[in-house]
Amino acid sequence: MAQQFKRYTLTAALPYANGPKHIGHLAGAYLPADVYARYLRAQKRDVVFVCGSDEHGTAIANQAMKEGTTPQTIIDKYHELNKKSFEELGISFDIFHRTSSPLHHETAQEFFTNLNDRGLLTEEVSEQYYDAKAEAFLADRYIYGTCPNCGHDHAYGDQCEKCGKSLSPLELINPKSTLTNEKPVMRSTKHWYLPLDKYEPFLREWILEGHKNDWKTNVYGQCKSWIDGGLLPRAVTRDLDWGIKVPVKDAEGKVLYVWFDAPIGYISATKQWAIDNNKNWKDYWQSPDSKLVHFIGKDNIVFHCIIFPAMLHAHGDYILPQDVPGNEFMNLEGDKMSTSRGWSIEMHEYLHDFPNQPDLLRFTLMSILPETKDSEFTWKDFQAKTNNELVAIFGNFVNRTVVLTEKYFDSKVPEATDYTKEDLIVLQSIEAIVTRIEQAIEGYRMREAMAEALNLARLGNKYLADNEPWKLIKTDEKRVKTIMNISLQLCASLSIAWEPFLPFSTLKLKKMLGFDGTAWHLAKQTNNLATGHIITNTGLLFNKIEDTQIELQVQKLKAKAEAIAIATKVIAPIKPNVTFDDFSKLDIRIGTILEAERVPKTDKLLKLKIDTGIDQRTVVSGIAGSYDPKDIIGQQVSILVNLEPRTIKGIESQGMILMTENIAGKLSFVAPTNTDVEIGAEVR
RNA sequence: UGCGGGAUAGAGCAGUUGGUAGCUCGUCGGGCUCAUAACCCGAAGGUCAUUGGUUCGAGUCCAAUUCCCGCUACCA
Repeated sequence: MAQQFKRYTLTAALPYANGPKHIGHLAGAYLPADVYARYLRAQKRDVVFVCGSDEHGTAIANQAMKEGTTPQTIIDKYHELNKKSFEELGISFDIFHRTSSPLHHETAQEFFTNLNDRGLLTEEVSEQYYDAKAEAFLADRYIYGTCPNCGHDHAYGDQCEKCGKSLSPLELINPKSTLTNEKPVMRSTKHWYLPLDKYEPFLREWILEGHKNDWKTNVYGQCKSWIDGGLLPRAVTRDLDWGIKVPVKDAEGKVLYVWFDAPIGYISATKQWAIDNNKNWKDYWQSPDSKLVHFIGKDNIVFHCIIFPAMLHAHGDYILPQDVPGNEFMNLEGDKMSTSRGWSIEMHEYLHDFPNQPDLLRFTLMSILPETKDSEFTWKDFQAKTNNELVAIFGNFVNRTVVLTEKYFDSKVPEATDYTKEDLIVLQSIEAIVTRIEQAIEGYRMREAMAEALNLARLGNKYLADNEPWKLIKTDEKRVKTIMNISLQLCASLSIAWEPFLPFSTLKLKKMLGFDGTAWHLAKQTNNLATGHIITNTGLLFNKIEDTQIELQVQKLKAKAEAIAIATKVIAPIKPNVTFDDFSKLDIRIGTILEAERVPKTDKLLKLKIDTGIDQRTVVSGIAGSYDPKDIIGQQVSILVNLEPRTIKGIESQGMILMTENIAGKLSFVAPTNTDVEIGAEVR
C-alpha cells in the first residue's frame, strides 16, 4: 500500500477574498498543509504547494454593491492582506495565486468547454426570481418575505429564521429582494449542470471501497452520507456578471458557478508556478506517480471529495486526490469563531499585536489542531503553552546548552570521546523520536508529530539533569566535553526536526549553531557539528507571554464583538401611527410569576403561571435562553391579558409577557421599577 | 426531519484487530541550581455521556437515549 510517489501536489483551501481570515482557518487547513509541505521538502521530495484567493461569487458581488464599491476593489484589498498574513506566518506556499487572473479564467473556461463539447454537461431551463432594478437573478438567500408557516415577515428564501422551517422562494408570501427591496419577477433562465448522479458508481468505488481504510473517519463518513443520499445534477453556472464568463455563444450574463471555478484555481495556480519556475504543470496534475492532497476544513468536504473529483474524472486527463485530510473547527473562548460577529482573531490582528512571533501562534495552534473533533483556543491556554512548554522545554534546553558551552568551552563544540551506555541510549532515542515524527506527519497527524518533537527537547533536558555537567566540570572535564557535544548535536537535530513547525525559530537556532543543514535525515545524525566549530549565543529563542498581554487580548476580543454588534444593530423604524382607541384596546397588567418550568423538547420556551390579580393563568414564553426558571419565581412582569389564547406545544398560552432585548439578544422583563405596585394594576 | 462526526482525570487530548485506563499542562510533594523561578523525579486525581445487551471479559462490539458540532445541495 505504501506507494512511492515521484512528486507531491499539495493544495490548501482557497480563502474567499471577502474578508480577512482568522486563526481557525489557519488551524483547519493552512498550518497542517504547511507542516506537510515543509517536511516533504526536507525529505528532498518534489513538492508544489499551491493556494490563492477565491475571488468570484455572489457574496463578493453583493458586498461590493452594498458598500458602493467594485468587486475588484474588494478582492484586491483582501488578496493582498491575506497573502501578506500567510507570508508573515510562514505558510510556505510555492504560489499564492488568484482566480481573477486571466490564466485562471482561461483554464476554467477550457475545463468547462472540454466537458461541454463532449456532452458531459446537461442544459436545463428553469424559472427563477429576478430583481429588475438590480438586474440580477436572486439566490434563495437574497429573497425575503412572509413565512407561510409562522407568519414571520422577514423569512429568507431558503429558510425562516424564526420558526426554522426550510423554504423555497416560491413559498414566500409577498417576496422582496434583499438587494433593492423591490418585488422580484419570475424569469426563465438556462443553466448547465454537471450530472453528478452519473458518477455515483465511480464515486462509490473510488471512495467507499478504495479509501475505506486510509481516509479520516469524519471525511469518509460525510462522503458516504452524500453518496448514499443520492446525488443530483448540480448547476455549474450562475446568472451574474461577476465571475468567469460561460464560454458558449448566447450565454450573456452567465458565469461559472464559483464552486466550479474555485477548485480549478488549484490547477491554474500550478500552471502559473510552472511558468515562473520552468516546470511542467502536467507532471503535477496528470501523472499517476504524483500524489495530490487537499487540505481543507470540514465545511469543504463535499466539494473536494465529491464534486471536484467528479469533474476531474469526467475530464479524464487528471489524477484524483490521494487523500483529503479535512479538519474540524476551532472555537474561540467558548464560542464559535466568526469574522462577521467579531468573535475571531484575524491573522493580521495577531501579527500586529505579537510582532515577529508567528511561531508562538503556530505552536499553540498546532498543539490543538481540530484533527478529530472541534477544539478550542483560549488566550490563557496560549500563554500557558508558550510559557510552560515552548519556553520551558524547548527554549530552555537550547539556552542551557548554549550557555554551558559558552561558559566551559569558549563557545567551541567540544570533542566527544568514549560514549557511555547512557549516551548511546540517548543517541538512539533521537533517531527513534525523529522516526516517530516522520510517521505521524506522513499520516497527517500533525498534533502528534509536534508532541513527539517536543519529546526530543525533553530528552535533552533529562540528559543534562541526569549527567549534571555543572558538577562534573570540577572533576572530569573530558566527560563534560562528551556531554556537551551530545547536547549540541541534539540542538542540531532539533533545528531540523522542528523546522516544519517553527520555521522562524529553527532558522534562528541554526544561526546560533552555525549549522545550515536542511535535509531531514540529518536530524537523526549525531555528528552535525564538527569539533572546534564555533557557536554564537544570539539570545533567547522565545520570550514568555505576560499576564497583561493576554488580559489585553481578551478585553480586545470582547470589545470588538460588542462594537460590531452595536454597529450592525438596526434600530427598528417607527411603525404607522395608531389612535388612542387602538392603544386602549390592549389590556396590560402587572402580574407576578408563581411557577416556571421548561417546556420539554424546546430550546427557548418556558411555561409560566402568572398571578394577574384577576386570576391565575398559564403563559408560554420564549425566554428560556435568557432566564433560568428557578430564578424568576416572584418576578413582577407586565402581561397583555386580553390577547387571544393560543396553543403552543400543546399548552394553551393565555396572554403575553412584555419583554425587551439587548444587543446580545438577552431578554429583559418590562416591569415596574418600584416595588410598591400592586398586582393587577393596569399599564396605561 | 434525515445523515455524518464527537462525548475518556481540573484543562487539552491518545487509546491500534475487545484482555488490569494513558499522554501533556495544571495541582501537591521532593531533588537540583547550568538555565527565561526554568529543569529532573514522584504522587494524588477518571463508576471512559446515560441505560440496556453480546462476551469468560467492553472505553473498545450492538441497541436505545441525552448533549455538542457540521451537512441536508446552489449561503464560497
